[in-house]
Amino acid sequence: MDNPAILTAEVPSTADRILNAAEDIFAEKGYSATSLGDVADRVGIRSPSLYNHFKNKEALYEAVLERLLQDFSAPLVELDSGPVTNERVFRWLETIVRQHHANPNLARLLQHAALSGGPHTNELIDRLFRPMFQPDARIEGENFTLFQNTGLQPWAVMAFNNLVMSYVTMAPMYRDLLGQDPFSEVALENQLNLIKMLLRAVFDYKGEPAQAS
Amino acid sequence: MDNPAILTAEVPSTADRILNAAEDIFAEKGYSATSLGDVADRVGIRSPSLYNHFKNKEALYEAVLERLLQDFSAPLVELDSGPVTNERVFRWLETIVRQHHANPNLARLLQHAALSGGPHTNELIDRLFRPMFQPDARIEGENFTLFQNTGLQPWAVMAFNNLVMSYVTMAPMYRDLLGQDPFSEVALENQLNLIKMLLRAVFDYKGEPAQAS
DNA sequence: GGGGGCAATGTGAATAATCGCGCCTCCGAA
DNA sequence: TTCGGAGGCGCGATTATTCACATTGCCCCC
Repeated sequence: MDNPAILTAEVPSTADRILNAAEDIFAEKGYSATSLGDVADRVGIRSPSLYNHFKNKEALYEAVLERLLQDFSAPLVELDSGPVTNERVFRWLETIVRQHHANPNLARLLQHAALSGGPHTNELIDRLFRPMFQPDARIEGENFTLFQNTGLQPWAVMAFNNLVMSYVTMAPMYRDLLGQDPFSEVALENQLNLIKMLLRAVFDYKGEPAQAS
Repeated sequence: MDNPAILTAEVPSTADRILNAAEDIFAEKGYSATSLGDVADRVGIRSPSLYNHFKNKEALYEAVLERLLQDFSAPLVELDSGPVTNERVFRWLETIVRQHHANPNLARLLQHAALSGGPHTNELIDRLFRPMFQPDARIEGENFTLFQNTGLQPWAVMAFNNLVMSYVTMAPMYRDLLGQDPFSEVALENQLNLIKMLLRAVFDYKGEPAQAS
């Protein structure tokens, strides 16, 4: 969909087909458990032929990451391009959710990296998460600043990241439990409704009410 | 803590030490990427010695899962032992969160299984999640039944599961971003506060207000 | 009490499969 | 004719697993 080779030719280049196959398999098995033989099999070539297009396994992994990061960091720079209002946060979150539904591979790769490490993990953290954890001076809205002062803000950032990412990485299990495709259109709408409702609760946060337990 | 060998002797048996080491490494790398040599190294023995205690790699994995499932399914059967009131859901969720903080390995193993599969994955789903997705006749509270009728209930179940599990599985990345231990006592309290606030929002749900986007 | 068996538990060596990766050949299109 | 790219071959490392063997502690019987 954002593959430049598709724009110029009907058939993607071998390098792009390798990238597509590698992205899927890296996302499923993680870096170390992915074998280049599996990647080559899916492309339809032999594994030594991969070395005509990528220096080695790590370079292939790096190329996969780079292509994903290009796509997924776009909404964040868009959000940073103006004042952080409630409404713009709503739209940003919805964009993120739709993006992860369209391509679950980044979340899966990220989850593998968080669990097992692997090359370029620190770069992943910096480019995807670091901006969200730095205190942003352009945040507006009284409720939001109140929330910020409670010290709960980073935990809210983590919470919504968890909501989005874990839905994707746990999707294979949820498929069995729901009895329907977790990436279908109706599933996406349901998840969006629930996330928006929870986000409203954060925006409407007025401090700590009486404990329930 | 629930190790029977500790009750009778000060030093755990070799089988238990193997289980402990295997649990950590399986949780970090997943089933297929875990090498028995690594497990043996951590125990301080050679890998063929593992076969004196477990039939093969899969049996060791199964034993690790079984021990974890014993611990983690306890709160769920406790919740099922009576009417599902708001307050009892609060307490159950808090217990679950504290349990995952005390031992993050189940969440990590589960995440690996969801991403990459592995032996006994279906059994994991059945024993940990299936009960939460079946409509429960003992649910009480008007808000809750209203919520149930919207069809959003399974999505709420998934959402809170995502909140708890992803916090644990993403913890290595959050450690860098927070600048503090995600499993410290204060971190636990912060996460609990935020989850309780979101759970209150679900309980207070009165239907769909005007869209924000 | 002493010794003979025996089960439990460790080890090194060996095996077959798989892995990443480099070398070299060959083919087909420009 | 040239050259990018695919494949065949194979090296060295790692994997799970098996096997023969050494050692230890314990029980039982003489």
